[in-house]
This record gives sequence, C-alpha cells and structure tokens, in this order.
Amino acid sequence: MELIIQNIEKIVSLSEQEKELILSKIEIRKYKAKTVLLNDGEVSKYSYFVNSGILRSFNINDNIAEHVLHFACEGWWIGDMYSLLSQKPGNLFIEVNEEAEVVLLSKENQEELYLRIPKLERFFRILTENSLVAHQERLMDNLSLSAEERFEKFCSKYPTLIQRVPQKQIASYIGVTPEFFSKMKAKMLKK
Amino acid sequence: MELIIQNIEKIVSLSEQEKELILSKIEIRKYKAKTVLLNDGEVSKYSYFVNSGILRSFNINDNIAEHVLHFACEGWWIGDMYSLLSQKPGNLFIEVNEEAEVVLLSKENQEELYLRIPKLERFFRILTENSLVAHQERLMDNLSLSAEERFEKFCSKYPTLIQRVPQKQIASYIGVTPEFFSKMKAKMLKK
DNA sequence: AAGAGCACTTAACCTAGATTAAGAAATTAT
DNA sequence: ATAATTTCTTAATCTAGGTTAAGTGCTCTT
Repeated sequence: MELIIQNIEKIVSLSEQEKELILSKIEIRKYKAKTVLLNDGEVSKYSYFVNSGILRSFNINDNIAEHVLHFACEGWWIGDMYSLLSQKPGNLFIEVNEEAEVVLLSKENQEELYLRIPKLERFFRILTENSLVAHQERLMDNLSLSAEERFEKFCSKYPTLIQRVPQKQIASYIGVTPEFFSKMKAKMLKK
Repeated sequence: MELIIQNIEKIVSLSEQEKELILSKIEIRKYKAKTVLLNDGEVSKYSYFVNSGILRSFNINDNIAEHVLHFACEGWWIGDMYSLLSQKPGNLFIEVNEEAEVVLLSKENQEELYLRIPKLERFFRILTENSLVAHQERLMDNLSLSAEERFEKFCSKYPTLIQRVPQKQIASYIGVTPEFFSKMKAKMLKK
C-alpha cells in the first residue's frame, strides 16, 4: 500500500475512491543521489513526499555558506513553501542526499484535490500546524541553547539521520561550521 | 465591523449567518499592560486575535533570559501553538505589552467552527502556511545573517513596532543581549 | 516630589564559535 | 587500482557577541 496514503490516513480517513483519486493526481519518480529537484531562483511547482531515501532543502548565502533548512526521509514531506505558495522565485535548493523514491504533488493538483476531497484541507492544515510547531521550537532552541545542546537535541530527535547524512550537513543544520562541529564532537566524546 | 471578520474575509468569503456564528463563538476582552494571558507550564485554551494594543509571546530560559518568539499587534493572531494543539503544558508566556483588546477563540469553539463552516479549515490552513513561511525565513536569517542585518530586516518588516516596544525586547527577538544591542545601535547611527 | 524600580548606555574583559590553513581519511570517478 | 574530489580533523588565530559592572535616565508609584 502506498506510503503517502498511509501518511494521510494517520490524520483523516479516506474512501477507496478518494484514495484512487489521490493516486491519480501524483507522480512517483526515482532519483540518484545529488540530483537537484529545485534550484535557487526557480518557482516551485511541487510538494515532495519521500517514499525512500533522503532529500534536503538548503539555501546558499553569498555563494559561500550552505544552510540546511530541512532533511526529509521516508514518510516525510518537503518543499519550498515560500515559493510554492507565492509562486515567486524561491531561494531554496532541494537536493537528493541519498538515492530516493519521491512522490510529486503539483500545486494545481493539490488545489484540485482540496476542492474534490475537502478533508484534505484538514490534513494539510494539521501537517502545516505540526511543522510550524517544530519550526518554532527550533527557532527558540537557536536563540537559547548552545551548539552542544542543539546537537544533543538533534541526535535524540533524528537518531537515524546521524549515520546517514554527512556531518557537515548536520553542522549546518544546527548552525555551526564543520570545523567547529568536528572539534565539539571530539570534546563531547571525551566525556 | 469586527476586525476578525475582515481578517477572515481576506482569505475566504462568509455569509451573514456564518459571520454571526463566528461572532457567537468568540469572546472579546480588554487587558491592561503587563497582564499575563498565558503562563509557562499551563495548557493553552485559546487562540488570540488582537483588535488593538500589542501582545507578545516568549519563553524564559533557566529563569534568566527571556526570548521573544512573537509580537502581535492590531490584526495579528498569536498563541502557543504547541500547547494549544497538543493540550500539554507549554513553555511560552503570552503577555500584554501595551493595553489591548483581544479576541479569544477557544480550542473547542474553533473545532466546532471547523465542522460547521468547513471553509475555516482553509482559512486556518492558509494562515498557518503563511506563518510557517515567516518562521522558516526567520530561522534561515538567524543561521546566515549578522545581528546588524537581522535588525535591519526587523525594521523594514515591522516599522511600527520599533517605537512601540522596549528595545530589550527587540534585542531578544533578533537574538542578542540588550547590552550588545545598545552598542550595535550606537555604531549603526554613526554611519 | 522622593524614592523605587526599570530601561538604556558605556566600557572593560571574556568566550563560543568563526576563519584560515594544512594534512589525513574516505568517497567517487576513471 | 589509481587519481581526483570531497569530507573530516587538528590547531593557531581572530572576532562577534556575551558578561559583568557601574552609572544615567525614565516612569511609575505613593
């Protein structure tokens, strides 16, 4: 059974026809690692749902530093919300971190689904609410915790990611340089 | 005409009956400056919409540092999303910054309204989406901009707030100490 | 109007984390 | 396999922003 249907049914229940309608409105694609799904400066057309593998979203500051906004592995949604909603060029990249199977839901299809299956409004409202809560927490953590504490939180929240993504991307996610991260990790191991 | 109805009608249109139903489900209260609407450790019952005045949400770290999550003035929503959604004790305070008239919408009434006026699902979905985009941008700004740049962005985004809230709260919002903020401001004025 | 608290400033000193640079280890491509 | 590229580590040095502390002005009280 499609993972995306299970994901939706965690929040709203669906009839067989509704499931089929949803499945008819999505595309499933496979990508190799390092494939770029969305470039900085492009207008985003899709929401992405990860069936397998890992994607990440990030921006690049002054052509120098990369800042990871989000990782998404199996069962997670990812996208450039700003660009998708405003239909203006965004400043996020979305890239395949690890060979992935991805469900693509276009903005038009998403809106058509809202009209034909109104309870999907509820599903995406709740999904967005949960994401907002997570972002608020991360924001407050960045204001009030040390790098070490942020890393510990990251580890307990995303234990599976630690082994699967390059350490410099974790450094970027928690907001430190790879060099400092390496030093910090060595220091933490001594304890 | 009630500001909250105008606010909703910016996104979805309402019949007269729907407007009346909404108005029957809200409470309007006036508060003096420094009134605490929600305490750290409490379970949040309400979403708040500001008719006039200013509210702010913040947490307190180790009984020492206050970190401002959000300001809300006329026409803005504010709340402790985490606590409201999970119905668990939150870690935010919500306090009146400046004498305010506030619309209170209880969680139960909000859910009843979702059932009786399904397009409110759409309204709150879009409201939450916009809030998420703003939080993502602020998060990325905190990772990639200097304190000075964050302050400039704050000024251009919330020009009216600058005169109306204590400077130490702006310092907290952008993520620096009041002492550093003061020094930085003096330096910026020299230019 | 006198005092008590806050909010702001200034300045000296301190530190978490950044930067630069160079080498070691691990991946990836050929 | 070997070369090329990328990731990770270590270490020296630097800096944005924190801390502490003292002083100045507010704005509430009463």
